[in-house]
Amino acid sequence: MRVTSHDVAAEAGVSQATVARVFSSPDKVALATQKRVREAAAKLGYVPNAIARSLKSQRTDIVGAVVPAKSEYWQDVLTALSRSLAEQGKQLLLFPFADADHVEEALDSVEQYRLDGLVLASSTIRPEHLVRMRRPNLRVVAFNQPAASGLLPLVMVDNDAGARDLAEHVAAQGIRTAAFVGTVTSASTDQIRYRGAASALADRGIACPYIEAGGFSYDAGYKAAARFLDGADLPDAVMGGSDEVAFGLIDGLRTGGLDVPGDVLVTGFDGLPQASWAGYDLTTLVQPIEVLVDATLAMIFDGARDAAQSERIVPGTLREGMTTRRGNG
Amino acid sequence: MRVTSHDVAAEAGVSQATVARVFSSPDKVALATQKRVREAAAKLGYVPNAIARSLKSQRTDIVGAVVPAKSEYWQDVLTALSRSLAEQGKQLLLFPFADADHVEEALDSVEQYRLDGLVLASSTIRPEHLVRMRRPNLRVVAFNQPAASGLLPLVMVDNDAGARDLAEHVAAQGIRTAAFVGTVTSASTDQIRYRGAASALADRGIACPYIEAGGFSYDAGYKAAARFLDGADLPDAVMGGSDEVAFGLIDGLRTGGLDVPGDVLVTGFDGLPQASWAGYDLTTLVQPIEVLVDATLAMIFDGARDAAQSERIVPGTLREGMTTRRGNG
DNA sequence: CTGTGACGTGTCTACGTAGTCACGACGAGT
DNA sequence: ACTCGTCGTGACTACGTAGACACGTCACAG
Repeated sequence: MRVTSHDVAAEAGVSQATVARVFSSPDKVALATQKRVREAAAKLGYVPNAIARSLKSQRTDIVGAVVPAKSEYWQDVLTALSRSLAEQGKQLLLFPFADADHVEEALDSVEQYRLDGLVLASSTIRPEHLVRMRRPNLRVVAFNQPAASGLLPLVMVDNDAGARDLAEHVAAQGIRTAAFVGTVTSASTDQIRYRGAASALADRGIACPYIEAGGFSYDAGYKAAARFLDGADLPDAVMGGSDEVAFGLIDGLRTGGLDVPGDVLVTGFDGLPQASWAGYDLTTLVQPIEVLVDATLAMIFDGARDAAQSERIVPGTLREGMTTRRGNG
Repeated sequence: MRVTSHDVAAEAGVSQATVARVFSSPDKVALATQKRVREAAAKLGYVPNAIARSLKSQRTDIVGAVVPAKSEYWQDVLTALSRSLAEQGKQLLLFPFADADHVEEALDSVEQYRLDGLVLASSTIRPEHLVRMRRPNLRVVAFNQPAASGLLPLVMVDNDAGARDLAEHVAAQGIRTAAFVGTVTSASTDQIRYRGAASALADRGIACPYIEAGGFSYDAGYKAAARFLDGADLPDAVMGGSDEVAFGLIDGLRTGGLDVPGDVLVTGFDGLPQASWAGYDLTTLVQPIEVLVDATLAMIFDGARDAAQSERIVPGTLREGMTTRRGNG
């Protein structure tokens, strides 16, 4: 038998409505009454039922997040997201997906639960799916997903400027040749990062071919490194499309007998915690995750009406690590 | 305006009860009627309201997880947990906490949401708190938390056997001295792992002092490595209390000019993805996370009545990496 | 001394669903 | 032909809360 607000009301000698008010809008109840109700509630072990509250108030105080199941980067984002929500007394409901085809299932669940908002976090969702995610009564925000521009409200790091910063930094080390190892071509972040880097390098007369690693993972980067190990093809700098790929690249290059940064410079993108680990000390673009997350939640909870048009692009910070430190130019 | 089962009923020319049956127990409805109802639902864009369903049926199909906000290991566990739940059509609600003092707040939220179950995942929750978490109408399972033994139903990896396996493995490499760098003394996993390792080493006449890193993180391990850098104190093998600490140890030792495994062997515990990275190639005890997660969910959903007594201890697997490979003994 | 407003509280109802009960139709067994 | 059981469906209600509304009390200004 669950203890309800009716039970507490009987115990405290007030009406059920007053009990409800004590827990949802206490300023409307006299202090003496509040005290009596709270004591009765404590005595009976009463806890308000969030399900019933949600049904009545049409608010769940829960935000959903659709994220890739496996990814260091997204795990960091989730942590920040749930912490920020917890501070506001809200909760995070997780919808991880193994592949992009399962995203729609997640969205169906979201609609069932009448969530207050949804964070769409995946750079591989196709535009035709994005459009279908515009639903009434649901605030959807795309997170770090350039392809959503113009289709959904969007928060992202400035991938273009970040890639340029990285490119200019390595260029300043006096390199003559470079290559960009992206994750998968279809990821919209990948395209923007590559174009930014290639464009900045081109301004300095440095060509920068694109190489697809075929995945977002360490393994993909590790395998891609083999590409450079025959020696002839080795550029002065290799720019990874993400930190995870960069870690794989570094280990792959080192396993192949090359020295990083002695033989080749390496950069990443994201600013994962591991980038600061002494074993890598990676030069990368650090995403201000807290800022991105706060902007995302702001859009959900007090977003503008012309939501589809609203975009927030946040600059990242260059982290200069050992992987681009050359002895002599 | 939300579309409700009443709207669909009107559209299909049936009663609201029939619409509800179509979506919750279709075998009770004639096929022809089902078809008509589903078409009407599709036409109006009806989606069942999970909030209302939960209120009526007293089931939410949501499981909560109380986990530390920052930890590589727990992020892996969460991923497995949410995937497994998703397969059963259930959802995962996250309650991350920065420090152990916030655990109770999370539990209050849990009670509000009338979750089907709760996974308690933190080795630093104190026993007096654990006891208070036994609540009627809520199935709580402790995950990898030896201190909960006898207080709550429990699923964990065999920390003792795992630590012994690791210890025997390094002993077989011909070491003469060893040390164990734990995370924090108060973590119950830490104590068991240390005792297991120390006991196995003692059987072979090898002493193994305990050193507290002071945290679960890479940084804690990195700083702890300084302890060994004055040379005199360096043992033949250092066993880390977790993989994260081991990574920090390795980088700290290498930064200090030592060679791993040339000068000192290192082991971890957990089997994080990074342990397989070529940069570390760490010898560690791999936890069978899928198995642990499945056992946890089984306890929640079809757990025995004498739940407080039930325990499931799952063996891990030794991963032999480069960090314990010696040229000559 | 009365009108006005603020304040505190109670009554009543709706949120959207699922389960209980009742009822009619129909096929099979005696 | 009558009973019985099964099947499909509708009417009704409860789940636990919060908001709308109404009412009574009291302080204060006119």
